[in-house]
Amino acid sequence: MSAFARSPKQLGVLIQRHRKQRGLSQTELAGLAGLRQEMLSKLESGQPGTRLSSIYAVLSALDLEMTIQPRTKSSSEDIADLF
Amino acid sequence: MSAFARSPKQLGVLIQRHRKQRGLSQTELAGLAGLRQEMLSKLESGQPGTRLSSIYAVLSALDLEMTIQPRTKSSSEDIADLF
DNA sequence: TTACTTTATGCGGTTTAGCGCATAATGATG
DNA sequence: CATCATTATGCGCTAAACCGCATAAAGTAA
Repeated sequence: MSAFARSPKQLGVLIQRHRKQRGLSQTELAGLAGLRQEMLSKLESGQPGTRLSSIYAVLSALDLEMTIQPRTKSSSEDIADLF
Repeated sequence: MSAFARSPKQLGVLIQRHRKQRGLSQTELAGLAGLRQEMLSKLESGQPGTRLSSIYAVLSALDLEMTIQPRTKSSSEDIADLF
């Protein structure tokens, strides 16, 4: 159920995935998060400079949450997440 | 083992906790992450504008990683994390 | 207390996110 | 093909992160 976001790129892909699962366009999600469509486009493509507040705005709009933990080698979850 | 970071504040506290567990000063960790001590101070205090790249720099310097998942009600993990 | 380390705060200057708007790809559908 | 929705890119602008340095504040130990 949880997916690693080890880079801005991966985080962007995850957000995009969850957005599409909800059938939202970038414009719609941006509206919910108080951002703009252009921003979401950059965020999903892995813009490293995106501000933490923007990340959280999108996460809460998608009902997602973030956890922090010690880096793992490569769990089964990890491998499964590649597909 | 994993801890929720539902806000910039919580994320800052978590980073601070892991930094101290490693016996690092803000200056030392900042050096490892390619940032400055002043930045870490603000990051740990929950500055919402901190950039994603800075977050990742600190996480990797502390050998931490981030995961994203659907928001949970309040799991046992969640409660345990409060202490 | 003093002396030292660590953390927080401030200022000027540079860089860049984000806004707002426009528009150019890209994609899907008929 | 044409049409429409969606996503990506660009420009000018403002606000703020971040730098670099300094220093104040807070903590620790003698």
